[in-house]
Amino acid sequence: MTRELSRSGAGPGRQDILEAAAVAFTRNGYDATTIDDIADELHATKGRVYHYYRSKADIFLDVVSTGIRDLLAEIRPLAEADGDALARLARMVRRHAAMMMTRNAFQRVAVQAVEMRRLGQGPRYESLHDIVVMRDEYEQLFADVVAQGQREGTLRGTDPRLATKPVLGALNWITVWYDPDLAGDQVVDQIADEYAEFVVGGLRKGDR
Amino acid sequence: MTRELSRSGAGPGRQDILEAAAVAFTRNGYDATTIDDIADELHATKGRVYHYYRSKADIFLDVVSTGIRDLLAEIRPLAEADGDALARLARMVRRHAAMMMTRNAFQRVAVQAVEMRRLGQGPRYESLHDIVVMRDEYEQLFADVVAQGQREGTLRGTDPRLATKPVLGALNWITVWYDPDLAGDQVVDQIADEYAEFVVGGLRKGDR
DNA sequence: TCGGGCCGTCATACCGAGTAGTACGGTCAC
DNA sequence: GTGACCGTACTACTCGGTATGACGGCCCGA
Repeated sequence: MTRELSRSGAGPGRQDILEAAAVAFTRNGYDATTIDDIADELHATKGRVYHYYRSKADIFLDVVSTGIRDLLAEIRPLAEADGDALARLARMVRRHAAMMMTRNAFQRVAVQAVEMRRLGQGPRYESLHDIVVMRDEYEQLFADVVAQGQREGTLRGTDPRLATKPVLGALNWITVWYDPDLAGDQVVDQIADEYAEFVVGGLRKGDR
Repeated sequence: MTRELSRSGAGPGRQDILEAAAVAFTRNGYDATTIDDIADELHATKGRVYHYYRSKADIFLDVVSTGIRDLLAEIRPLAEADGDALARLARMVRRHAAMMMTRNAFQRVAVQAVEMRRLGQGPRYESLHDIVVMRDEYEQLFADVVAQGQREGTLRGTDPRLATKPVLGALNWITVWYDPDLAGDQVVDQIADEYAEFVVGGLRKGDR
């Protein structure tokens, strides 16, 4: 029976390319990854890759937007749930950290793209704008929760957008150091808990 | 009068190449930066660049090791100073954050290299090992201070190497989002203070 | 039932552009 | 005269992307 279509409108063939590309880009980054590298992941050749995608940049964009959309889909409900800001922030951080580990390839590539965007450059195409919009929207989820925590008197009063920077830096850096081949589920939970404790402690208003 | 020789044995010419390369690599990353890009920074051509450096990879390595050595030179004395662990940690974080902003180009490239290294790949040459050693040595500075804080009872008891990961992630991510063209010294201090407060709060043992 | 046509899939060969690096020669200061 | 410096022209190679053809499966008509 056929596999479920992914949200990028992919049949199984396109999805295969997407996942192979995520692995390849994770390894070498966009510029140093060749179409042959992606094809090699599937024991295929470039003809197969170009059957499903117009260009290398299109493949990269699809990997990145899939990663960011996955993250948004997981974190937005947590951000918008009921509950005090501290608890919601902890859950958002835990979930984000977990995804950096369990969706390592796609999230690693999404982080690579965020890093490219800061320089105003990346694969030379126009749709990078979508990535920027989603990243800003995502960052605002955290800033809004921080702002609410400040109104509740539980979080320190620094500029919420600034407060969000170290949080996302810490979380995104997981994709740099975490090796998914080495750890199990229990380790994922342990690390996610540590990150939640770190971030909440770092933003909480102290009474010392 | 001649400029001071840099520690890489550079005369002014070689230092010019180094600084131009730092800017160029910051903009586009190692793979997407050409030797022409570096030469363009100096309104020169490749002949000039190749007069001072054997290869593109050698230039990159020089930029990266300069960045990491600068950081080690600043942070190691703070790590090894007298004082309780909390205070030393705060100073280390503040100084690291400041350097991510004030030495943005070199530190950005050093961070790029760290990210490449995690994948076991990078510019295809052998001396990447030195970078790995310095990075681990650097990370251990933080881990040691965290361990001492745990012995003093002021920091939470998590594994010090794990505790260091979000710290360095937060700090290194500054090179991704901070634009040195937009801010002044006062902003640098404000952000550095925020990061110190965030990290110390995040690692401090809570009594709530 | 069989054969032909069509379509999706994918490998191969090729082209053009770009880039790392080299060789060489010119200029200038000492 | 020599050497440092550096620009120019060039080579070799890589890689993104294209064109083409083969193959297998499916469908339909005879």
